[in-house]
Amino acid sequence: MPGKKEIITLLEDIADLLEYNGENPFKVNAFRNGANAIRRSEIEINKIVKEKALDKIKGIGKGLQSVIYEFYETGNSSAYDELKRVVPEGINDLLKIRGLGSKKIKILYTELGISNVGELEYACKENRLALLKGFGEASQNKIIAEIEKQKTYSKYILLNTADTLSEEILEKISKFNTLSKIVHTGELRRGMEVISEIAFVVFVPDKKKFLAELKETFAFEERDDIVTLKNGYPVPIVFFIVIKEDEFCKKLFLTTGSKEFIAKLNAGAGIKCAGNEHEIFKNIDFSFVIPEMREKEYFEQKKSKLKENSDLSIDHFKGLLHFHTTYSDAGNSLKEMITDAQKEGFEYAAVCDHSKSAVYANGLSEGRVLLQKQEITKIASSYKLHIFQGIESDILQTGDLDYSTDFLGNFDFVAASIHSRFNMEEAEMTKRLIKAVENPYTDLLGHPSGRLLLSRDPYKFDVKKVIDACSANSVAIEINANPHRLDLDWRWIFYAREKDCLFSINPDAHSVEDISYIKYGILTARKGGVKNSEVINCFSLENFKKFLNRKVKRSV
DNA sequence: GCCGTTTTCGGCCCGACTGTTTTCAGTCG
Repeated sequence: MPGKKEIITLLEDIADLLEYNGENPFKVNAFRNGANAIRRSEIEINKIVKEKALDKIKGIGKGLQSVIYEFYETGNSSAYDELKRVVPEGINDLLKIRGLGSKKIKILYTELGISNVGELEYACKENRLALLKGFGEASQNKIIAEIEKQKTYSKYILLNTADTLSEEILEKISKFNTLSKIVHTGELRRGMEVISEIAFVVFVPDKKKFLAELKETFAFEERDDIVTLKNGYPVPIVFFIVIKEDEFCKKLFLTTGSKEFIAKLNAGAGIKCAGNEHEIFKNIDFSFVIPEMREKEYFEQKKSKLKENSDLSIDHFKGLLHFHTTYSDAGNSLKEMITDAQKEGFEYAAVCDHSKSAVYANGLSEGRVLLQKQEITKIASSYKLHIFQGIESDILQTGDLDYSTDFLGNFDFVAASIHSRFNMEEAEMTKRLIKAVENPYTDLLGHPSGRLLLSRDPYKFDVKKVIDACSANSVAIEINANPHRLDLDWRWIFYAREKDCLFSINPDAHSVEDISYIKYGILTARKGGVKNSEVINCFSLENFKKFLNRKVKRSV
């Protein structure tokens, strides 16, 4: 029976094909909105489909309901099948190439018979695109570059995707009778921002029996003591098998650290342990390093402060900062977000919806900011948690924020972020960011590099100079925990900490569910050795207020 | 196709950028 994931995929695929077919763009959007509505819905989808109560979800009207009900009952969708009949296969992949939309793809198909990425690449190399009307040499080169990028991207998945997938496999496999112990290792244990391999160390007393049991659930290949699952996974799923319990921790140690880290440790014969990894570090006379920090960058740090282990954990978090609501482009209302934040144990929260120039995200005009303020005042007394009104204010091309200085005084907390004009020259972009950081109202520099992992490169700017400015103006640097961003990149955290910067780890949540992204931000921060004393979200309410009040002094 | 409603049809995100063109279409955030 199809689940939530399958329904979302179906609706999005239908939207793509409708768009290719030149359907009314609003109809196309209705399918995309529907997919998003289901993605963001907290209601258990299986249950309401059975009860035929899908109309409870806003954005799912009669048309989408019938598609979903049919899909549930028959496992098929006649609407989708009909579209697939008239639209060439491979179009979905072509739509993923930046710069190619449905119109251009249609030209490529009708003029050159191109219906998949392979054919497109070949046509570019044959110089056939450059000769096509509406295209040119520049477009052709751009497409070639995009295809190359996608080839690299396709070797990786985002951290949250890997996390979910690894949990699914772990759940299945931990029921095995022949298995004594299993722990994840490698990139996932180190909390890398993107993952090329999901790996586990497994201890099985009887390997033969284990493989026989594994065979009942998974198809796999075996080489030496490494088992790799086959079939349909986006990245390799690997099990390192040990058959003696005292080999377990050694294998875990060797497979966790990056190759460079392990090589530099030069552990040699010291790698022996019966208990846990602390023993190995002790044997080689090296102070223990947490899994996340076992990277080559560890050895590049000169200052001893930067080599200390991070003590950061979710238990230290008191403030939920930078999340969105239905006032701008999120799926849940202010009340819903705040209620959940309180349930999760946060002591204070700062809503940061999009600002007025973010028109595409329904950003808040001055009037709507004041309406939100009224609502906050109205509901404040019904929560134990303290609510601050923040804003994610767009940094304009000039480096100004998009509200007047007078008006910015209305907010308790100001996050400044770039959402447009990414293609500026490095020097100009650096100036723009520094000006925003120097604004006396700015408390936080949001997703500093603007990157979207496996999708969009960061914009060009002098990272050190911008970090220096944050340090000089006591502006916190965001470690955006959304798995698409994980920005600031952890490799820059060391420099920022050298400059005594403060950090803010934020889910950038667009729904109640997204609040859990914080854990990926914590992993990222831990990679840079961040201490909880350096994170404003970990401040007590009183100290967070003090942090906010520093701007009064700044503006005087 | 969905929503909201002056309940039956009009409005739905719009402006900047890019590469093409020679004044604009297509794509993106």
